Amino acid sequence: MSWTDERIATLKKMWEGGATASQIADELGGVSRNAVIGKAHRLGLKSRPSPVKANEPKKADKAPAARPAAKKPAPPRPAPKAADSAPAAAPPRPASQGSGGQSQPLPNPGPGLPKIVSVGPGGFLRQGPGDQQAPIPPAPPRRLVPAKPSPEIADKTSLLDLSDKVCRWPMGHPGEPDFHFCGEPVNPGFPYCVEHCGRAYQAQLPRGARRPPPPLPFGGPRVR
DNA sequence: CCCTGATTCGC
DNA sequence: GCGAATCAGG
Repeated sequence: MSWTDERIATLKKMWEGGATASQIADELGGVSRNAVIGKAHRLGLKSRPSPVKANEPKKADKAPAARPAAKKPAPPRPAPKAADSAPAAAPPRPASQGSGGQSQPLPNPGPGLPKIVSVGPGGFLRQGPGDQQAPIPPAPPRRLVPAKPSPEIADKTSLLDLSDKVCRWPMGHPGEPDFHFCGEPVNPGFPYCVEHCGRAYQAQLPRGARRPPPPLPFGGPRVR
C-alpha cells in the first residue's frame, strides 16, 4: 500500500484527533501501526500524549549509556527530546468501548479549545472547580437525538474540507467511499456541531432516559 | 503479556 | 520514503 493523499489526510486527522496508531493503521488497512507512526513522524506530526514518557532529560550529567543488548552497536543518542509541544491537559472524555480491550479515545479538540468536561441535562457545563467560566454555554440537546445531521448534505464534507468552522464528526468509516464528516457549522468553541457535541460530550441524562447506545466517532459500530 | 509511541536503519 | 525491528514505558 502506498501513501496516497487521502490516506495521509486520514492519518493526519485521526492522529490529531487522538486515535492511536493501531486504530489508524487498522482503519487505513494494509499498514502496520509502525508504518503509521513512521509516517506520522515523517509528516512532522509527533509526540502527543504518549504513554511512554516518564523519562525527561534532567539538567544534569548523564553519560549516555550505550545500548546493552542490540544487534548493532548504536552510538549514543544525542538527546531524546520529546516534550515540546504537548497539550497542557487532555480534557476528560467519556469513554466507552466498542471493540478492543482498551479505551477508545474520542477525537481530541486541538489546543486552544476550551476544556469542556461534559454537558448537563439543562445545558449547563460541568467544569472543574478551578475552571470557573464557560466560554459560552451552547444550549446542547436536552436529550440525545439520532445522528441525523441534516436531511441533505449536498456536498459531503471531505477529510480535506475540514476546518475549525465545521463539525468534524466522522460519518462512516475512513476508507469507505462515502466516508465524510458532518460538516455542520460548529458549536462555537467546539470541534463539533451542537448535535454532535451532545454525543461527544455525553450528556448526563436523568435516570430513566438512558437508552441510546454509546456512539463513538472512531471504532464505533457505525454511526450514521 | 498486553498496550502505547519513539527511534533506528536496511531497504 | 518506507516500515520492520527494536526500544522503552505503562
